[in-house]
Amino acid sequence: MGITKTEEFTEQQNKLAVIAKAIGHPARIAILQFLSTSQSCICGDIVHVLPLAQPTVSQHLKELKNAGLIKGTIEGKTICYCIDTDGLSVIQNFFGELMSNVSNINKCC
Amino acid sequence: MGITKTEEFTEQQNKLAVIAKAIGHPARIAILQFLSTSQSCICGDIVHVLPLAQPTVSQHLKELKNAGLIKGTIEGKTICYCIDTDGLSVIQNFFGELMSNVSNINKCC
DNA sequence: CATTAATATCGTAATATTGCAATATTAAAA
DNA sequence: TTTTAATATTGCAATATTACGATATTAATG
Repeated sequence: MGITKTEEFTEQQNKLAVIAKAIGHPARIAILQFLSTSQSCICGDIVHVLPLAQPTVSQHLKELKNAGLIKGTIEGKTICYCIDTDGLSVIQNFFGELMSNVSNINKCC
Repeated sequence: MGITKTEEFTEQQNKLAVIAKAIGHPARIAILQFLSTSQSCICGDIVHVLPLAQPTVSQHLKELKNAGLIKGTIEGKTICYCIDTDGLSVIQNFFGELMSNVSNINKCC
């Protein structure tokens, strides 16, 4: 149906899924990489860096923001974007947990 | 268009996106959590644990496998699934990099 | 106030994803 | 060899995502 049975899963599972899904697009990976390696916050350059039209980039930024992965502060005519480490921590912790759980397990395959 | 402009991004960005996208669904998060906390590999129980029909679960497992996040070994009539730490490491490293990059930056927002 | 520049929103076409019933496949067990 | 149990594949309907042109919004600047 193309519709996810959200209500059948826990809130935590759904939240993690939203974050991971937000990361699950090459353009959004590129945005995160660009933001993380820029020497300061980025006010406006993002559109020129990506091979996509402005409305498309705006949409991707919205999704990253919605997932708590970036923050945007209005700075006059431009908007200043940077990585939101809070959102990033959530999944990083998730993976950390998975990894430490797995290492305690009697692997058979 | 619903079509991702894959060719405009690097191979690494596309690979990371495939992995993150695979994680970006609550059912697949649930599968990963279940596999990581089971005391041994799981041969068959996964379908009974999830609130989804068997073909749907099978599809989700396929996607996780395709992204390199789980491994499946045929064990007679059943299939033995477990987490593939290789795939997990790839994104974990990605987040680690983002995090360490960000911490070196002069934040302004 | 009119213009300009940066970004967001709307509308829409093309394509992808989700979920499941029906069916196929596979290997052990009877 | 037939049956049974576990899993995969197919086909399809419902819905979501991606991309972008056109247009709106917003705030600085002339």
